[in-house]
Amino acid sequence: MSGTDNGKKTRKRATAGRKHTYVPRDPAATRRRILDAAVNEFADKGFSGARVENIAKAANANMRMLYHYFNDKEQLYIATIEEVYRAVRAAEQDLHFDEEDPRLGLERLVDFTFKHFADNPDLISIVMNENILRAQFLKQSELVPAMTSRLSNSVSTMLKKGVEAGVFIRNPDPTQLWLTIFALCWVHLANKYTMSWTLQIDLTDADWLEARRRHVVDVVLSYLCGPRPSTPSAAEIV
Amino acid sequence: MSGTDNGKKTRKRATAGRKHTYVPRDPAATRRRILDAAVNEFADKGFSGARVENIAKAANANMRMLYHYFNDKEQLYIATIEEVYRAVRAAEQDLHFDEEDPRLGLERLVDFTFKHFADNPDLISIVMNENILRAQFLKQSELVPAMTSRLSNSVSTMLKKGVEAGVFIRNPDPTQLWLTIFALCWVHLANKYTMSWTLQIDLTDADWLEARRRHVVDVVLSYLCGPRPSTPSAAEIV
Amino acid sequence: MSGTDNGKKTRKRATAGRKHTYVPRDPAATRRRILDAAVNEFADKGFSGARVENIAKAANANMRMLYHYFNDKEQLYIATIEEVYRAVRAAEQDLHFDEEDPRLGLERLVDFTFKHFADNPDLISIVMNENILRAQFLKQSELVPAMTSRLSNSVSTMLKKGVEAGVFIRNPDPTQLWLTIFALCWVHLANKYTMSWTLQIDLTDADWLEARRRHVVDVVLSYLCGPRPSTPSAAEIV
Amino acid sequence: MSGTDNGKKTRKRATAGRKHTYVPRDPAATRRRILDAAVNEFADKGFSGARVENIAKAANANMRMLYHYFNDKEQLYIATIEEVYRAVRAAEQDLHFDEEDPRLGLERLVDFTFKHFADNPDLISIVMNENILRAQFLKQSELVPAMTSRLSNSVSTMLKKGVEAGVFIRNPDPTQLWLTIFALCWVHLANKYTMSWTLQIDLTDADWLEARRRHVVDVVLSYLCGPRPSTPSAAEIV
DNA sequence: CATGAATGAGATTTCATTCAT
DNA sequence: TATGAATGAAATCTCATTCAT
Repeated sequence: MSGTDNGKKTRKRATAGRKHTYVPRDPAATRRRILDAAVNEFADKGFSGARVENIAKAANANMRMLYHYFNDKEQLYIATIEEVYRAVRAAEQDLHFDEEDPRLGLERLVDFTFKHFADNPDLISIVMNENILRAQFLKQSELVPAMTSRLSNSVSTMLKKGVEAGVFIRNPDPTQLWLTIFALCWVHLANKYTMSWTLQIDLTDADWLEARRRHVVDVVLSYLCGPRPSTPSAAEIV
Repeated sequence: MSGTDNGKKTRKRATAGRKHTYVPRDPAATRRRILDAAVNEFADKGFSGARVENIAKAANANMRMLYHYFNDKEQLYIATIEEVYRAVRAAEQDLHFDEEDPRLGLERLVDFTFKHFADNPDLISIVMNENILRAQFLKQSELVPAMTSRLSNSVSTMLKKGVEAGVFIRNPDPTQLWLTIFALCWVHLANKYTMSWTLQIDLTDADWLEARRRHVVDVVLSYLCGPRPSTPSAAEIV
Repeated sequence: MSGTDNGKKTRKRATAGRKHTYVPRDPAATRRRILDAAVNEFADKGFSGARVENIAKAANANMRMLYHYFNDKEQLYIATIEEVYRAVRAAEQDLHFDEEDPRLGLERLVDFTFKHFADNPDLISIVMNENILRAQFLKQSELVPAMTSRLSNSVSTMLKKGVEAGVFIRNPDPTQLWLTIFALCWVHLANKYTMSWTLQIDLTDADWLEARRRHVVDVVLSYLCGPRPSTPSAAEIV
Repeated sequence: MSGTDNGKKTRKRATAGRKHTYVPRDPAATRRRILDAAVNEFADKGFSGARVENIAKAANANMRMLYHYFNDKEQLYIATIEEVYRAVRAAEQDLHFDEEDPRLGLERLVDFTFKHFADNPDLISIVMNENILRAQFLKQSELVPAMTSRLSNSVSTMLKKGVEAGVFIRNPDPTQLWLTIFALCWVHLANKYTMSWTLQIDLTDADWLEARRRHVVDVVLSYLCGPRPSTPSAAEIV
């Protein structure tokens, strides 16, 4: 950050007789606050339901600044999409699950995916919203597909190593495998509000989530490695 | 204000120039057309993005009728949610997958779920939208949870029969199993627009979908029945 | 629904052809103008008959501003009620009729009340309208009852002083006395339109009003002080 | 009433397979029910706030009938005004307060007026509403002024007799006297909702109303007959 | 860079009235 | 005579965006 004023809670100068009391004068921080507020608002309400005024208010900024940095609601929304995708892809990059023992790498990928989705509900909301809108706005970003290609390669690498080592008894299409892992980690979170109501179960309960995690690992490992996964959840085995 | 006369100026219809020719006078049919149009519009745009006027127009009805039958946009949306849930639950009821051989029943459930989601993109959109909104409207329906409990029972029955017959080698929590099936059939459809763009693959291609279906069956059956599922997708087995 | 692209169609302002020239940027004054216009419109038409667009126009403001300052028609109406009550209570405060000779104080209170009602037809209209609506909006204001309690105390004080000084020959409940004064000053104004028509007399004529004023003073003073009031309207005494 | 179907609660024939189940076929009664429902609705909501559909429903009639008998909302409202005035004037006619001892006649007039207003809140509401609207609709009725003239004559007669007999010590303009009686009996009822809230007293309480009645009689008689009215409310006399 | 009042356009909702059955 | 679904018009309210200060 630049400027003389830093820290999260930006100071308010009590300047008597002046109307403008809030003077952060830290462009980058202002932009950041607006973007963060936008992620929350768009995730909570969807594109149409989100209110630019709410975003400005939540960011402790004002309309002029919002339009100054992002031009209009659409472009702010696109920036929001890129931001959440950037965050998840960056985290995946740091994993290097394809560089170790295939079975351990697989478990690591499943655990990471499970946890990352749980920790980033805004990502889920925004992706769902984009799918309702047929990726109307995502398609305006060239950045996101570019960030995604490396992930596919890593899954392929891991799979190949596992098959060659005889650890994996199946050799599915890497995309199918990744989609399956994604699905098992995603659905109970993406649908937590509707399913909690329709099933009358609390899908956000910590114990329930841990049981889910074990089940997911079981399903994936039993598929790739055969009937006895590394960490059997005893109760489930007949 | 003031002045002694504010000249009566109540509304008087301009009767000349009528142009409407479509006069069904069939309340039930009108209501139905409005509801169908609402499913489409809400699925396409989400709650906030949907326009009641579009719905009225698509239903070949008058906006006033829409309010006559459904009171307001929110209640129309709730009726829409109930309608898509009613349809899927009714179809599941007709399956009777718990009344036959457990392995066949399981395959039937997976195939049905896979197909029903593929055939009902509106259901997926509306469920996603409700999750963005934290089920705020779904929660106003008591009908939907009531319709869902029977499904859970059927899954439990099937599972128990399979375990007792020695056909299933695992005995997971029925909800976990059902969620897994749901996830594998749901995610590639719910995210088809974003994933088609990020992965640069066409997830709506018929061949790809058939490959996906085989993969899903493989994953589920290998988990419940062991490494050799009924219809091996040869290429995937090492 | 269906189709793969519903072409982004978000609102884009048509900037050409601006015509507004009146740009005050004085929030307090704008709010005030809206409130004044609202008093007039609600007094003239009642709550349901009033048109928010008329109010905005009369206030030389924009409908959006009206909603910015007052949220909706109901809350604007409540603000209107509070405003007319505030005005009359403030004027009563300035009277200090309880601080002087009780007989003079009484005459002062009667004269003031008579005159204030005559000068503020909006107050009368709005109070009548609230009574039609069973005070449903007034009851949402805590401010008004708070402002009223001081008045009751002043009437009690005046009455007590007059009785102790032997000037008043009766000692009625202060509320009854105040209601009687209120009634005598109110009814010929509140009902001036209906009574002018049914009685075929012009109740807004200045001479008639002066005769009414003298009659009212007579009635009140003859009740409290006995048969010979201070300013006898000779013609009326036998 | 004509026709075969009578009684207040008109019967509903359960005719299977037919849509029209409600067939009173008693034109006069239908008209009457609509008019009664209109009195209630207009009294409760005012002209603009009243809903013709509510009136039809409350009258157990339908739109077509309402428009058949009354043409439109305005004419229905005018019929409503005439109806409430007709009722009060008819009751006054039956009083004959000018035909007996002037003091007793006066008391009778006061008591009647006090009671009649208390018993007919709809009259009060509708008169207030007309005054808000500057008698816009009342003025379209020639019937009402015609009904009113007899009352003025009766007050004059009573007054003259009392003065000649030496019972009344004042000889005010009869209209002023009648207005004063009207005012004292009207205001606590016309303003019962606002005053109950602003004064934090229940103006509808039976004991309070009886105290008010005695006070009103005191005020009127002390004015016309001198300091000792016929029924002194002891507590009030010093 | 910062403020937030003001705006035009369009959304939702309401309503008296009409008309096919 | 009776029914109540359907309608056009106008009301209330919302929203992204602009602009004077």
